[in-house]
Amino acid sequence: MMGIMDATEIPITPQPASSTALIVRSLTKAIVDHRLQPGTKLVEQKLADQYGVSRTLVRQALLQMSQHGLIRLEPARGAFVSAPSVEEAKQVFTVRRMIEAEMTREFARQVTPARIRALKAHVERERLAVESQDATSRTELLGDFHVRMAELIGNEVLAQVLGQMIARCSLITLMYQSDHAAEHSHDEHGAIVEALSEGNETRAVALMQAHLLNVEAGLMFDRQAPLPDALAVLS
Amino acid sequence: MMGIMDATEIPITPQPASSTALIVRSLTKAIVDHRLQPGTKLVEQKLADQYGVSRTLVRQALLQMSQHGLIRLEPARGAFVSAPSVEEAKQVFTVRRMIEAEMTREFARQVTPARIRALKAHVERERLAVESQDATSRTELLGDFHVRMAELIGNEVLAQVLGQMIARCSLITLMYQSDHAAEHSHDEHGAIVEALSEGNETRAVALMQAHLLNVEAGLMFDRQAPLPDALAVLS
DNA sequence: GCTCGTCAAAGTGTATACAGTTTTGAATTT
DNA sequence: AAATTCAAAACTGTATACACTTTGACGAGC
Repeated sequence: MMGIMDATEIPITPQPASSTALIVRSLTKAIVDHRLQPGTKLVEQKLADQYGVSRTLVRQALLQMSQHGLIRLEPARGAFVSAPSVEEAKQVFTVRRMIEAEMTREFARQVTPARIRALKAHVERERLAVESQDATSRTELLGDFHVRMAELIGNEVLAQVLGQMIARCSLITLMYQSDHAAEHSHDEHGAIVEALSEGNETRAVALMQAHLLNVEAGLMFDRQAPLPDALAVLS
Repeated sequence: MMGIMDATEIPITPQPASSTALIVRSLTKAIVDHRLQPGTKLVEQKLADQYGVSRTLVRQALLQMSQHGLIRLEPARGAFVSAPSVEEAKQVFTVRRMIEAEMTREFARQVTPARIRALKAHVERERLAVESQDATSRTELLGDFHVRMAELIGNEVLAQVLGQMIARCSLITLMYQSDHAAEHSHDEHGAIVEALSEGNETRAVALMQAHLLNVEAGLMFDRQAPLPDALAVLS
């Protein structure tokens, strides 16, 4: 028998698409993908031209992103891609660990075969990205693993909050990265899924905490921030 | 000897004060204080007149608040005070429990006499509010207890995220409240502080979880939302 | 040569204008 | 009387205008 599409498949949450939201996503992706360096100034009129809209919409987008912590708004001076301090970076990672420890616990408690399958599918996609040396999609997928868990639990509030934390972590990683340790992360994701599929809650939580501590440990908090860069292509 | 001000006192985080931020805070407070009912439409021009500014600033404020989940923006129809569904309410409470369980653990690990003192001072203020029958400040202080813990840990990111969750909880409480159980909450806060001051991490975490489950259990998720109301005084 | 002051250019902050959509209500029809 | 239609009013979404602030450069003074 040919494999019929699994009816219990769990779809990836679709995104909204207002003008402002599109700009937010485009800019967020540019920052998370490291195409916009920390410290870069974002001039409203230039962005407006890029996106073919008025400053009004750009301002709305910048305002939202400042709430997410991805950019910093300095009164009368403008918007700059955030350059999180070591202090702030540690705080973000701490919150992320708090949330994800409990999230993993929750996931373990409501684990289903379909959810395990969805996670395994994601890890498989990670593997392909890691092998194909595609740094951008690799980074993206490694972050999405965590958001995917939140989504699979079915808690949109959790997914949204965690998504923001992970975006900030991505920015932090850029600033303080020593070496990527990407494959390492991928392996750890696999191990977490493994523990979850065995129903081993305690182990899954411990693995997740270890994983996040590893990511954090891979950073060099004694190093200074890199320089700002030119405003590159934004798609 | 007159009591000298304790040098180890920990100040309450000051708030920023841009025009937009002021509107956000005023509206948020109005919603959290239950002066604006779920479902109420917020007309931009009317708010602009109230605050003596243009629609531009009001729009910015509404946009921000929609991100916090306190209002819902319907395209071309306007802004409405959120009326969280039972599903959403449960999600918010779940996230809150996740965050606060770990937060309590963290607090227990870095407990200091000054922090315990600060919490006790807060609980004392709660007591006064409960006794004086001042419903508004009582509600506010009961919520602030949790934010205060986050602040005392010194993690601003945590404080901000938690603050948003608590604001949403307050809205949910309004919609689904059966009885206030305010004094109950106050007592539980006291017990948590007690456990923390004894250095009993496990007990503190358990008490916090029980406390949040109690708050949630005090809600009636089988009841329908109350009616919208007129746009009242906004201070 | 360096510092300071002045001024134009660039940019942000807020208000206003205007186009398009939704809502309202009264007149008309059934 | 209830339903329908349609135009006016109200409101939102986006662009534009304008005042104020910051920035950077040029030139005067030391």
